[in-house]
Order: sequence, then C-alpha cells, then structure tokens
Amino acid sequence: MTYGEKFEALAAPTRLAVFERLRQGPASVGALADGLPVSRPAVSQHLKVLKQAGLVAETRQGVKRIYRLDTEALAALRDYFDRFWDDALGAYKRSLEARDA
Amino acid sequence: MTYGEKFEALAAPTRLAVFERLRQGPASVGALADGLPVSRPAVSQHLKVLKQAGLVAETRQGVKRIYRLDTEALAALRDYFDRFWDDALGAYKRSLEARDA
DNA sequence: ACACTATGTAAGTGTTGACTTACGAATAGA
DNA sequence: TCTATTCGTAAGTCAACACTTACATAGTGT
Repeated sequence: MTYGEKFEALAAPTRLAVFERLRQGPASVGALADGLPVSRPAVSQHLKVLKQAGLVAETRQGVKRIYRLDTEALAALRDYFDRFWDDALGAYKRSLEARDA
Repeated sequence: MTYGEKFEALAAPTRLAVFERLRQGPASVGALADGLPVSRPAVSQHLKVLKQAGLVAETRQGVKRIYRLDTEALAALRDYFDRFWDDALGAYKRSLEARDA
C-alpha cells in the first residue's frame, strides 16, 4: 500500500494496460483478458498485484469477479505529485538563492 | 517520455530513493551516492533512466553534474492522476446506473 | 448429481534488470 | 604537464518477474 508498491504495480506494460482499461469502468477478468495479448491467468496475476498495491478493488457477482479502480488511491497519487511539485519548486528556488549568496 | 516509462523509472526502490532525495533540492552524483547503500556507478545508471524518462534534468558545474527534478514532469503526472480520478469516478457512476436499468 | 462457466493458484521457463568491479574520459588546479 | 576529482560506460553475475500450461475451486443451471 506504499507509493513504491503502486509504482511497481504500474511499471509492467500489461499491468498498466489493465489499469488503463479500468478507467472506462469496472470489468470482469475474462473481459479484461479479451483485448490483451496475454493469457487469462496472466491477467489474474496482474490483478492480484494491483489489488495488493491498493489500486483496484474487487466485488463478486455470482461466479464473476468485477474489478474497479480505487478512486482513493488515484486521489492519493495525485496529491503525492502535487506536493512533490510544490516541494521541488521551492527547493530549487532556495538552491538558486544559496548559489547567488 | 511516456507515462509507462516514468512508472518504470519510479518502480525500482533505489531509483525512487534518488527521486525522493532530489525533492530536497538539486545534488551531484556523488552526493546522491552518499546516503544510499549502493555504489556510485549504480546511482549513475539510475540517473540515466530517470533522465530518459524525463523526470530529472542535468546541468554541469565544472567536473560535477548537478541533477534536479523536472517540475513539468511532476505537473504532468499530477494531471494524469487527476484526470484518471475524474474519469474513473464518472465511469463507475455510469456502471451503477446501467446496472439499475 | 452433473456439467458448465469463471477464476485463482502451482510449477516451470526465459528474459530483463539492478548491482558489482574495472576502466576510460573530462575538468580543475599546481 | 601531471595529478586528483568526478563521473559515465563496459562487462559480467544473480535474482526477480512476466508469462505459459496444468490443475484446483466455486458458483450456476438442468
């Protein structure tokens, strides 16, 4: 559930493709596997990683399992880079002032 | 320079540590290597990946090379997850309405 | 009870990549 | 010019991991 885990989860191209697909809305494992050039078990394994990273959530509908994005995780990542951008800009300005002094 | 490249760059723990360190301000390769449990060449290799991903920029000061965060890339990542969050929320609401219909 | 569908898991394999040491190149100063 | 500093690159090694097929599990309907 750390940021490192989330970046690792998004690093694999196929896993990022699953992530991007869920942007359009929830989907089952089989539906995700169709449209991807890998086997269904591979998609299952990727979903496990995405779930452990806290990026997706799972609900059961009969024998199907519907995966959807975790919007809280998305908001957390947005805020992470928002603060990062702010800190980096401030630190850079201070480094320039220190150089001039 | 794609988002996939940026996520791959941030996936390796040591590379993420370098990235986080630059949050405090620009630094040379040697300064970054101190405080990390890996060799200096390893840091050089990580910086090359971060640079190719567009996450950091490099300036030369004599024999030293000063690396700093690319604030545009940070803003782009923030916006990426901002839009992602917005799309995911909308798609989820639509999926619930479709289920009820 | 039986068959069918949808999915997770186990086991094995090939490739990628993160790291090391050794070496080369470039700048600064004496 | 010679030396010291700072850094990038080459080459090799070892572990991680993304993928496959085969199998196990759990609901659903007849």
